Formats: sequence, structure tokens, C-alpha cells
Amino acid sequence: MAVTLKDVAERAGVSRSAVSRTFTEGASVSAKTRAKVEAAAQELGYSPNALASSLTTGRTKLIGLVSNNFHNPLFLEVFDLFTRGLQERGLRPLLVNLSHETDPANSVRMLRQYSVDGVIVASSTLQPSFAEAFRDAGVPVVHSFGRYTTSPHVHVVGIDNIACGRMAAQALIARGHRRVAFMGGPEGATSTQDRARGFLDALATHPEIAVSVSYASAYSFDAGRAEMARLLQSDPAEAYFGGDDVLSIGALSAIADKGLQVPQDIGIIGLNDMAMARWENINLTTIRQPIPEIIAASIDLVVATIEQPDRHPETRLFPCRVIERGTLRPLPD
Amino acid sequence: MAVTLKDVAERAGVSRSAVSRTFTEGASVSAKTRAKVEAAAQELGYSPNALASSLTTGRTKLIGLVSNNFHNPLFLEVFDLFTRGLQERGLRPLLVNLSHETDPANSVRMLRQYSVDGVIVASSTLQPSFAEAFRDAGVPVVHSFGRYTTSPHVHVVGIDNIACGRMAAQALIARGHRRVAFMGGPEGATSTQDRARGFLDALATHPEIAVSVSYASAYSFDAGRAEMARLLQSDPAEAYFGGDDVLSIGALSAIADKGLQVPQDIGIIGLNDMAMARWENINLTTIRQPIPEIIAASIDLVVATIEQPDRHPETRLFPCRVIERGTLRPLPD
DNA sequence: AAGATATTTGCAACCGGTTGCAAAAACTTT
DNA sequence: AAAGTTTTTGCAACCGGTTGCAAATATCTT
Repeated sequence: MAVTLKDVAERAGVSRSAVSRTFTEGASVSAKTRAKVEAAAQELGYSPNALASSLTTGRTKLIGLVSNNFHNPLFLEVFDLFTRGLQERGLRPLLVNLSHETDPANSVRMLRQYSVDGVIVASSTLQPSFAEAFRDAGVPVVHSFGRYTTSPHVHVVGIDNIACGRMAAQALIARGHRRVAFMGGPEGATSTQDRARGFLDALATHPEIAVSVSYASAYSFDAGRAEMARLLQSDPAEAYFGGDDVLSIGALSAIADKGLQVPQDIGIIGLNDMAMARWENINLTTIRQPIPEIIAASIDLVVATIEQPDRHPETRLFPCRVIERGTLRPLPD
Repeated sequence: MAVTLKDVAERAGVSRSAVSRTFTEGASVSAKTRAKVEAAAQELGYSPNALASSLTTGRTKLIGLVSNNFHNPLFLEVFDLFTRGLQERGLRPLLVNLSHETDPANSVRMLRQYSVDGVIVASSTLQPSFAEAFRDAGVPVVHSFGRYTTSPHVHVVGIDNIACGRMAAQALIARGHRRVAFMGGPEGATSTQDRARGFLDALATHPEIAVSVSYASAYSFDAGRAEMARLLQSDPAEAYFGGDDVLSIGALSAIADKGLQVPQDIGIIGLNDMAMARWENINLTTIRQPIPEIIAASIDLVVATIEQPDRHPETRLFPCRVIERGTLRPLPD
């Protein structure tokens, strides 16, 4: 069925090497043979088998794209940018969904079987050890949306969650709130831990402001809604830092149910700036993560590591900024 | 670096074939050799190279998952279910993002280079010819969310958009609306054309009801919002069938801006039942597409076609149903 | 225990490509 | 036109596996 190198070689009346060379960047072929080969290839509808060639070249141009965030709408943007970014560089994303997978070893084995050139772990809720398992297997790996550490074992690209927590605190302080709170994602997620830490750090110098902290069970609408409903039962704070947009939108829904006005009765600031935050009927004040930059850097870094495997692990963090919308009262003049 | 068959064979003191056979389902190996080989493989950390074996077996277990819907939140659910469904069957999704791609031939060539066993085209806005290009190249293909035709050239799985249009019309008729309208997605999309057709068909037998039709420029929040804002400038209908949920949510935002109440002043019914439709602060009445069934059927069909390539193209359509929420007034008793 | 049968094993060729090397062909130089 | 250089070409081995076949081994009959 499939047309092979040999078929083209016979048709063009040249050796198999000649055909291989015409399809290899920078190989030595005369204009005449190239023309013959290209004509024959055209006629037969030949296109080289990438997998067969990977056997000798050692490169598949396959990149494992591993995530467990298939419920946070932000990740549709993430997948869009990753797939396009990889395609533009001639790389192919092999998608791995970890939603119901517990054993990282499984994914490592599978991706090794497919000889991926590199792996991008896109998740803020996976343990660092997960990405490290790939490194230990000798596969170049980047942990996107991962946690900053001073001596990382793998490349990490993301935001400084501690700084974001601080930024959120400052936004609430600047508005003169006296009772504020952090409503985090799942307590075990390092992203939530760091955001809480930055938030509390910034407020530590403001003893006049009352602070409290609670955690939703997941980064999801329902979890945010349930947690806010619980908080509203007894003496809520004036303003909340929601650990994530989708969580914050869930919280908004609980607030509306209770008949309270946002931002008059209660304020909220999210984190991510996902597409829905901009929707006018949600209009969430939030802290924007520069997703396109994070993804571009992740791709750069995985490509660089493929070319230079002993490259030292590095951390690239991008600055976030507050996006003013309608869920936090305006700054006093 | 990598451990190969040969390494394991030498270590275990057997032939390469013996090693290959221990890792091949149903091959003939004695318990004794199997044990020796497994021990050696364990010690060396060997796992077989899936791509090398694909060369002789002709199967890569790679499935091309092609889409251009990286902005409709519904598709995050779609990708979640596809990736998990494929993984459960030992298949690997190679993701292709067509968002900015115009030439199907490119994708066909690329997926052929990677010898994918089959392709799933997941899109309601791609031309049938796109999926057909794969079939013409001899690659088993299923068009998910595609259009029903009586004599399909490729497998199609989806919903009966005409029936859905009819269903939407009936929902509005049953509520006693006298002026209704269809606000479709891009006019060129076959899904929109069919939904419009069903909608108009059902209303044809109700000459007392005034009907109008208009189209948004895309299946997106902004397009829905802009189109509804335009409609509200002059004499809008009492109730709308929005061609899609995200479009309808955009429309809701324009309606709220105008200070109108839903469903009292204006009603809307969407289509898809994506996650956000359920969010209490959106609470969109809509028609549910049975996404999990569509995806399971798509996977079944692509697998069946891989095993039996000359299988006749078939169409599998799943029934939709109205999900009552808050954007359409209640049925009269 | 010999013969018949069934199972296991290794050899060698193959899958579809790439690549080092030496020979052949094409140019330069004088 | 001969000698020297450079470029192009094909051979053959290899990448990491699989598989048909015949030989070797094990198991079953009687």
C-alpha cells in the first residue's frame, strides 16, 4: 500500500541513498538527481516515514504533553498555545491525560516507548517528583506552571505564586479593606500554598487588618461555590482573594444566591484571567498570568534541552499583573 | 544510552527473537526463558521501542486527533474524553491544531509521516472534504460532530442538527411565543445550516408565529454578544434559539447590558450544555449533546475501521434533549 | 525406550529509513 | 589533455524491532 523509499528509487533510477538525501536537509545531491527524485516522489505520492528515520537519527520530533488539568477552562487556551507553538517548530504533541492516573511511572514508560524527544508537564497540581521522573529517565523535561525552587531538579516555567499572593493582598489593602481572606484551591497544591504564603506575608505588616484562610476541595466552579456558600453562613470577610478564576466564579455564584452585591457587599479578586473572566456577565477582577509567554518559554526550554541535554535546570518566572474589572471596588483617589 | 532488545538478549543468554517474543502477546516462549528475559529486562530497565516495532507490525497505536475548536470551552471536555478513551484502549492521541491552518493536505501528509493508525476529526466547522482527504489517503477516519448525509464518504458521529433545530422550535412554540428567531453561528458552518433548517421546518406549520434568522460571525462569546447587541437595537424577537452555548452566553451578556430581564423580557435556549451552562450565574436553558456517547462511538468506529479497513462508512447520530434551566420561561400548565 | 507429536528456539531476512566510506563523475587548474 | 580537486553517488551496514521457517528440545504414546 504505502510508497517507500525503494519504490521512489527504482522509479527514479537512482539508489536509495540518493532518495534519502534529497529529503534530508543539507545532504549532498546534484540538482539533476534531486529533480528526478522529486518527480518520481510526486508521481508516486511518496512522503518519508518519520518513524523509520527516527530509528537512525534518534529524533522523533514527538513531544509528550502531559497534564491533569482537563477541567479548568484555562487549559483549553494552554493546549491551543502549546499545540500551535509546537507545530510551528515542526514538533508534534503526544497528549497524555493524567486525570485518573496515579502512577507517574506508567506515563514515563509509555512516553519512552514512543521515544519522545522531550516532555512538557503542564500542571500546577502535580508534584515536582512527577517531572523529575522524566529527567531521571534521561528525557528532557520542562514543568510548566510548576513551583519555583532555588535549586530546581528540572526546568520550571511559571509565575511567582508568592508574589501573586502578595499582589492580591496589596490590591485589597489599597482599597482599604479591614477584613480580608484567602480562599484557596486544594490545600495540597503547591500553587495554593505559595499564593497563601505571599498573601499572608504581605498582610503580616498590617496588623490592623483581619485575615483568614480557607480551602476549596478543588480548582473548580462547584468547589468554589460550595466553599463560599459555607463562608457566607457566618460572618464573611469584606474581600476575598480567590485562588483561581474558576474557583472565584463559583464563589460569585454563591454570593449572588445569597442576594449580596459585588463589589459593594463583598469583593473578590481571582487569578489567571481566563477567557470567561472577561465575559461581561462575569467581569471578574483578577491577576493575569502571562500564559503565552509561559508557553513560549516552555517550548524554548524543552527544545534547548533536547539540543543540549546536560543543560543546567533553570527556573523562568513571569510577572503577573492585576486586571481591573468589576468585582473589586475602585481604588480610593 | 537506551537499552535495546540486543542488550537484554545478551544479558539473558538467549536470542533476540526470544526477547521479542516475551514482549509479544501470544507468542511462543517457555516459562523458563520468559523468566530469564524478564529478569534481564528488569535489571537493565528495558522497555520495547514502540516505533521500531511499528515498522514491522504496521501498527503504531497512534491516533491523529484533529480539531480547529480550541476556543469553545466544550472542547476541553471533548479532549478530556477523547484522550482518556483512547488511553484506555492503549492508543495514543497525536494532537493536531488546525486553528490557523488552511490546507488539509498538510495535516494529511504530516499524519501519514507518523503512520497514525487512524484519525479522528473533531469539529463541526470543518468541511466534509477534510475528513475525506484522510480516507482518500487510505487512513481510517471518523468525523466527530460532523454532518449527517444519506451516503457518507467517511464515518460520521454526532447529533442530528436538524432534529435539534426542530426541538428548539418546539420548545419555543410550547411556551406560546409568537415571535421567535434563530441566532446561528457562522453561516458557512454546516452545523448552523442544519440547525436553522430544522428550526424553520418546525415553524413552517405555524404560520401564526413570526420567525427570523441571523448569524453571528463565529461560535464565540464575543460574536454572540455583538450579534445580540445588534438585534436589540431594533425590535428583537421574544425568544431566541442560540446556535451554540457560548454564543448564547454572549447574547445573555448583551441582553443584561440592555437592562432586559431573562426570561421575562426575552428568552434564549442554547445548544451543547457545556459546563458553564450549568453555572448558577449563567443557568442557561439548552439542548444537551450527549458528548460522552459521541466520543465513545467515535473511538469504537475508528478502532473497528482499523481492524477492518474496507468497512462501509456509516453515520451514528445521538439524540439530544432539552435541559430546563432559567433562560426560557416555564411551560404553561 | 523408541517413535510420534508438540513446543520452543535461533537463524536470517525484513520493516523503511540513514550514513560512513570509497569509487565515480564532474569540475579546475595548468 | 593530464593531473588535481571537489562533488556526487552507491554499497553495505546499521537503527530496534518482528516473523517464517527449520532445527532442536520437550512431551506424550504405546
